[in-house]
Amino acid sequence: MSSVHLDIRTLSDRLVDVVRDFILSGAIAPDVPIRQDALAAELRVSKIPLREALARLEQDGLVVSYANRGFFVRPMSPEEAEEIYALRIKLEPDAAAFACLKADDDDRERARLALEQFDIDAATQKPTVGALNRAFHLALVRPGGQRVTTNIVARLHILADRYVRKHLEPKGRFLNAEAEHHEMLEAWMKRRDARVRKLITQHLEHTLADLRTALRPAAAGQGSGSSKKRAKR
Amino acid sequence: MSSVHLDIRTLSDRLVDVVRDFILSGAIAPDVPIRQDALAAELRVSKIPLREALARLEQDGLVVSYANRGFFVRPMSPEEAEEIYALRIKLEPDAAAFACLKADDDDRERARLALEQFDIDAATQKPTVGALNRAFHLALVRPGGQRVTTNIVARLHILADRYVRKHLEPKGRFLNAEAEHHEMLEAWMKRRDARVRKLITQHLEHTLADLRTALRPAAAGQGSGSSKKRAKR
DNA sequence: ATAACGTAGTTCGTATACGATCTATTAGAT
DNA sequence: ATCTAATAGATCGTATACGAACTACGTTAT
Repeated sequence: MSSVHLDIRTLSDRLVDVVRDFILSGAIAPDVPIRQDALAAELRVSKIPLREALARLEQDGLVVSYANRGFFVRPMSPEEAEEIYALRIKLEPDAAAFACLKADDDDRERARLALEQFDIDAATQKPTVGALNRAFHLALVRPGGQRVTTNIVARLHILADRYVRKHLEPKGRFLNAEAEHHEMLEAWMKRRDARVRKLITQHLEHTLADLRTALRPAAAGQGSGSSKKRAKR
Repeated sequence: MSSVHLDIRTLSDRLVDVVRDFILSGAIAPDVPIRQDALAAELRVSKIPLREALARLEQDGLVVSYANRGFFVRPMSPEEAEEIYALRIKLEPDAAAFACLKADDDDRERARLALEQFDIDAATQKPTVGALNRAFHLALVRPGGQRVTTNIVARLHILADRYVRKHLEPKGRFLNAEAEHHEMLEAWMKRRDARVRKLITQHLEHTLADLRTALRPAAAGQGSGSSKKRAKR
């Protein structure tokens, strides 16, 4: 009966997801110009929807563009990681605590399912695990009905994903997080907002701490442009 | 000597500013489909760069698009205004306090100049006053060097601008804010971060309070679609 | 030999063109 | 008379095409 049909997606929309995955997975390296014709041909589309997708990703902070020089994947840096998690810690615990009070049964079921699917793919180390991790965390925030907040948090999840995938996923961090995730979900479903706030704060702080130790030794590289390229990969 | 030339802007980039002003000024009304061919012809450009601009604005939350139905300016709502200011209060005081400690003399001069220009246009009620207000507030945050934070705050400024222009600018609110602005700038330039944090928090709370009283009586309208259109304007 | 200049080739950005989808209007059926 | 089905018109989304800007290489002059 709903007059809106969200299931119909335009080609640009789908390309956003595809190209974002390319970037998050590292398939497109930072600081390398994205050849539009080549990438469009590889994806069997034309440049126009691809450029629209890249324009969207630029607003999300994943790529940068310079006029007549094209689009580039933004380099990663320890400073940016710190910033992203500082913002998440500021916004996400309150947002999720607020949302758990507003959530209905459907919302709770969706959150439960999101974590379930994440656990499955995390156990088997599937490449979809990053997206599912984001989906779970977002499922704790979205029911709040705060569009702008949800939007910003989702963006932060995407930005954070690159760092988690690159530095933590290989070390099996997702398995460590499993216990924390389930605690968070349980408190969230029981509408214990104060506890939700506390658990999510701790979870984010733990993840950031892990990230710090992973970034500190290998922190070189992406910092400020003129660095020696490692032959690795 | 800098190898990057930021001065060169693509047509899409400039269209973002143009269309954004159309939306913020109310020239394009909410919930009315944006006819791409017509708008492109009016602006003497083709649809492609216009669509790229709209795609960017959609990521910023100013417009929404539905596949094969086009772009629409997002309706305003008192709830969204509350949300935007709640986020600004959470982020902006800390960000500006941090930035005032990192700012150099050039940054301080830019901030001073931004407020000066704002005051000039605010006194004469020029239509550029909204953009200049945003520029001043952003000048207090940007020197922190926190790209993601600055980006998000800038987005919030844009979203807030619509509400301020529609409900507060006609009442001369900008003149009331002048004293607060100068207090903020003075503390910021003197690197008194704790005071900066406090003053900006108060400033935002005052603005929100003014907004509330302006929204409460005339809160009807954009809420949920089927509302009577007022003949006003 | 080095540096400056010029030229070929490539890539980007935008206009034009066309097929697909939607909306509104009209004809038809219950 | 109301509701359904079909058609015409308009709008959207994407592919193709072309001019503009940049990059890289080779040439010439100092």
